[in-house]
Amino acid sequence: DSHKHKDKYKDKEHKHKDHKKDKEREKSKYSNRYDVTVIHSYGRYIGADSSSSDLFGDMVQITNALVLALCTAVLVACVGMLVYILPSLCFFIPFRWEEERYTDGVKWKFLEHKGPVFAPPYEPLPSNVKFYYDGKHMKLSPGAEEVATFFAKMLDHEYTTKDVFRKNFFKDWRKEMTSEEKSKLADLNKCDFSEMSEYFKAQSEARKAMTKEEKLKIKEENERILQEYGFCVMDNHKERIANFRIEPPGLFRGRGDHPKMGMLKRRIRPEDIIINCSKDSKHPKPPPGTKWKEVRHDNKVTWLVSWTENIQGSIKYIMLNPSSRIKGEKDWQKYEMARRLKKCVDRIRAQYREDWKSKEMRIRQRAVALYFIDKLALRAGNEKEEGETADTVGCCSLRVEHLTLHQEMDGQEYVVEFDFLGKDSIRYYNKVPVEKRVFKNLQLFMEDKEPEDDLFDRLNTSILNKHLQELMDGLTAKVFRTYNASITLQQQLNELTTSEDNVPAKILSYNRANRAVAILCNHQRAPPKTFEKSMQNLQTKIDAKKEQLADAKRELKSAKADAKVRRDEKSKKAVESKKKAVQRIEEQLMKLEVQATDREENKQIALGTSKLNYLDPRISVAWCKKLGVPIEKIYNKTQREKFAWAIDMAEKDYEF
DNA sequence: TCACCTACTTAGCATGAAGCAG
DNA sequence: CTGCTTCATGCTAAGTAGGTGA
Repeated sequence: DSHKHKDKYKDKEHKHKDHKKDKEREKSKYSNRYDVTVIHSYGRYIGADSSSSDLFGDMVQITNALVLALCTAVLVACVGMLVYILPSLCFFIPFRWEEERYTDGVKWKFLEHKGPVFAPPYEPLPSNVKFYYDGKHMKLSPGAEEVATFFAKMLDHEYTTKDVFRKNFFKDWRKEMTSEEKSKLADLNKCDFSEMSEYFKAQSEARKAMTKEEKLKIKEENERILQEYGFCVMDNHKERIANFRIEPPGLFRGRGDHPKMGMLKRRIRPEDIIINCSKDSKHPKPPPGTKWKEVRHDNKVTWLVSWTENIQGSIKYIMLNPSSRIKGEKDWQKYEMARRLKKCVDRIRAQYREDWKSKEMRIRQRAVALYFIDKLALRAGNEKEEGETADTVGCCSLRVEHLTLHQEMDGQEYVVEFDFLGKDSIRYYNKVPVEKRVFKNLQLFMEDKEPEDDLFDRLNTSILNKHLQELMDGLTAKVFRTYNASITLQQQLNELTTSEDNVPAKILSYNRANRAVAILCNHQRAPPKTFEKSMQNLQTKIDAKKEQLADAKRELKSAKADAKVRRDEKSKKAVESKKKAVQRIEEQLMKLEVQATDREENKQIALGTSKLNYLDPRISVAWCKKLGVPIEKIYNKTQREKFAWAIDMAEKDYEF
């Protein structure tokens, strides 16, 4: 606690300094606003493994060289002091950033951007593209025609045949019709969109067949828009915006069995848009002749633009790219939270095991749910409004019908069979042996209930998270997923990789470790449409390579024989080069075989989600450094940008 | 406690660009 | 250079979680 006090004392000092710096910033803001580095070092922001984060963070922001030099001197002194008390401080440091730099949830001090890019206006169809009703040509009003084209574009998709989709679509389409159209067009089945559909197909073909110059022109135009609208300035940093384009109108297609599929997603106009930026910034201008719904200056949030979507009535946002400071820091904090859980997970596990025996039903339910979340990495499972979305569940919203209890199964005792649709209507199917106590509790929870009744009728995510909050500050259900994913990766990497392996073998091991996590988190994908074919192609390549290897070996043999007879330099050299050739081909073959294994094992599993959202990147960075694997083999360009902070700060001995 | 609202992360898929063999 | 495959990226839906006020 005394350290905490010291820390706070320091904070005050820093704030005072900050104030001066603010003034400096104020002065230089207009002249220097764009004169800032895009790439910033997270090592500095977040601290050389979490010390002195804010101090250095400020340093980056100051463009004035003199101030910078002065600060450096002060900082060196401060860092010296910090290092002295560092060991005991470590626990607090991850959260110092928020506490010190921006108190009370302030997310930024300055924010300037150009606003969103709107969807291009509707271009009416050429008059030769006709729509037919009941076999007769009918010219549609522009409003009705636009919505009709949305349907026409989807004609090849299976869901345009679904009843719900067609019903929702037709209902919303009618709203856009003139009264004349409304009275004529009574039956969707009599509508013929095929000419429209053909027209769009032809257009997409034409796009593909464009000349290089035309394609280049489009690319340049996109680049121009990106440069103009794709960046903002947040606290003296030019940052990339994630989604600066407004979602175009179209037909809503939810995932799974969605009750609202086929509804019209309406066009967003400037009048729907709320702009968020700082007061002292140059405000984005609405398109000529239009107005924003509102311009606000809320620095307690991170979004730049928002609007309300008409399908669910939810709010959509324009926010920054994952490479931005604000997202990177949040990401880092997420993993620090998971690491804190690592320190007390044993205690928490002991606690919930104890709670299985509680005399209170709500505590038993809470404990069993937490056990599932921990052991199976299930999602929390918030309640959902019935009929508004697809029927999916998470842990707390599991129903009796989603699990089957087996006293004994395949030689194992107390097996629970899970079968339910989770997020994105992805099926979770798993047979898990559980402890007897859990099994007995489940029997109790399911007693006298209908299949559609809640399994945990005395529990919801809010209750669970309140309990977790008491066990560890800041703990919520989703932290378990992050924790278990990351710890699994680390363990698997330790188990699977050896430094003697070559790089392709190491990468296979990495992917296998990654795969173990993806399986744990149930990250599935539809097998790629071209999967079988691409497997075959790979096999053909392998066969060819094998033949090539046999040839090379034969040649080596004869070269050896030749060298034995001749005993001259030239033939010796020939043997050497043949040897090298064999080696090279062996390596190539092995690479191909590894690739085939990897791909086969990956058929229905998506690695990207866990890599991007659950695995502490510092584990991967450290692994790469330790085993001499180039980071590019693990992370592509985007991923390296997102994880710049980790690449910067993790050393080879980093431990999650 | 509940309904509702807001802000933010996590998710799979379609598309288009890049890469590669022939 | 072409045509095909593979991969990265964009898109946006669908979650989590916390707040508010009745």
